[in-house]
Amino acid sequence: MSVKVLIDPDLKKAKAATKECLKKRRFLLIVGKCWVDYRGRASSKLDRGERLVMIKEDGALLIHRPTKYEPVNWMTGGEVSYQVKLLSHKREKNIIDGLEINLQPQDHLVQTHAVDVLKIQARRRRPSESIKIFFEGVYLLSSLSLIDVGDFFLYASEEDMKRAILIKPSLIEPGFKPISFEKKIDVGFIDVYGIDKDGKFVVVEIKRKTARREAALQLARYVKAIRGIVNREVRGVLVSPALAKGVQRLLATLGLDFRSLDPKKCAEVLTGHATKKLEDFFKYHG
Amino acid sequence: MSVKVLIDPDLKKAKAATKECLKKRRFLLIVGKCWVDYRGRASSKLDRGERLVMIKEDGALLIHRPTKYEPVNWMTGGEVSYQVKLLSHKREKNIIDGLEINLQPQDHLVQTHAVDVLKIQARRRRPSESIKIFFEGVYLLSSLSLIDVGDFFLYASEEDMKRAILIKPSLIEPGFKPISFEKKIDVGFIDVYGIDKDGKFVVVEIKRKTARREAALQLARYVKAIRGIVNREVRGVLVSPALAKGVQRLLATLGLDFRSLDPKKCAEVLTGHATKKLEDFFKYHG
DNA sequence: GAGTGGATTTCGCAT
DNA sequence: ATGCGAAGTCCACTC
Repeated sequence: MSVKVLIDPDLKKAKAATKECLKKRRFLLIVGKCWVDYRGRASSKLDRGERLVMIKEDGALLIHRPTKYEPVNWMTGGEVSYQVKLLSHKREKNIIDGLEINLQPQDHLVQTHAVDVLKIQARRRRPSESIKIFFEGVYLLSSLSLIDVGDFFLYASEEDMKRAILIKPSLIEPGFKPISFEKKIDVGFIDVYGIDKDGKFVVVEIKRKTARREAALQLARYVKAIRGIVNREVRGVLVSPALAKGVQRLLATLGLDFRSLDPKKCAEVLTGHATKKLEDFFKYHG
Repeated sequence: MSVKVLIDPDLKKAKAATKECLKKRRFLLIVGKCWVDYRGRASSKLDRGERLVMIKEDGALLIHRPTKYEPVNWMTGGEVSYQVKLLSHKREKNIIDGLEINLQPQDHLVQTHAVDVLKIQARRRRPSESIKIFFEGVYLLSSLSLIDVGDFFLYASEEDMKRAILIKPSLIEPGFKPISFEKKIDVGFIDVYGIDKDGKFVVVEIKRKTARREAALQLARYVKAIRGIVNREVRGVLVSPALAKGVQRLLATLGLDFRSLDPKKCAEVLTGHATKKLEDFFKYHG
């Protein structure tokens, strides 16, 4: 693990460090005052302000403001090329109070002056995108070499709900027997597919969250598709923690059933029938 | 603007700095070796590795690995409470080669030893979530006070496509006259609603990207809903850069029209009829 | 490479 | 608070 840090570097030093870091494909952090232009799937402009810019080892670029989860501008990792240069930028300045407000040139209160800026441009093709970051000042620049091979496990996603149902089919209803898992049919994927206590086919559609109209319609499509294939009664069961407004009535209209199921309950089921993955989890963290 | 930086602090110093930073609601960056547990909407576990942890002024937490756009673990900003403490953690270590692999305790190659860890826990309610980060070592810690009031503008989103159509209705077809914008009906929102050259009502559904089956079905619902209201012929027009496979046939079946329209063309239209926003944009950056 | 659906989606806006 | 749809969605996966 190696950390290099520059505090309040001048732009020339910042430029050299940035180039070096990008060349070696290290993790780069820059905190400074900048503005940003994006052109690509849309266009955007971000006015001057202080932000954190992060460039990851795979070229992923994130520009973070002081609040909010999401970056204000970004580029996903992959085939991204970077260009770094120093240039001069004309700025207008209010000479009375020093406030950096853009006014009309004919206004005598304004004078122009040149400022040096560090420009970092990221480009990608497919989709064609470009982000230009113009740094007016850099407060902190850090080049990092991070070693991270630790596994990441996620539990009780929709995937885990399916697994829980396979482990304990009674979560659907007594006597339910699953046959197939993520069965592909021509109109999409059936989450779980099985037979009920009376021998009828059952198509199960699972949603981790409150099921909406589209979930019911999707299930209806699946049921219809299966009816066209098999020569037996086919039922549809929508499984989710809750239903959106009006969906209960829609289900009734479509002749579909509903079974309330919480993802957390599924996690408990999985815990009870611990897989290797889950054993590891609880060995670590109780 | 104020920047505080600690390089390779011991965990005690890191703890003090972290508490101070959280208390003052400053922007916090920590680079170090850690593992992470998440419990909430799902559960996750991230094994040991070197990462960047970011806590923003609004309490937003992001844990970034060396690659990929997305954080591996996170908490969105808002009502998040933090708890920071030092604790001792038992770890098993292979005494032969020093590799830090977890083996069974009965294995004589393994001995346990205690390591100090810095635990940072973030909690929120609604939804109930918790992230625990366990730092075994901190390489870089920085507390930042960022001032960022710069405006952000995004162009040529779906919203801009609607605006472009209102400015230049012939983008839909010659003689089209828009009446309403984002009209709400009981089955959803109609993007644009107007009258064609023959006096027929036209429902326009806009997609920024390749329109898929669902877009056509959505439009069909809207058309049907409007037919139930007005006593006049009603047409449906799907506007998008392209159609997904099979959607053209679906449109024909449903009796709907298609008009190809690129978001960039909309941006040009908006540029031509420059708003203040766009004037600013091109004044800045040509 | 394009197409499809899920996500700890996030975010914003309307009810 | 909840619901709903859009997103420069991202991402994994299939064809």
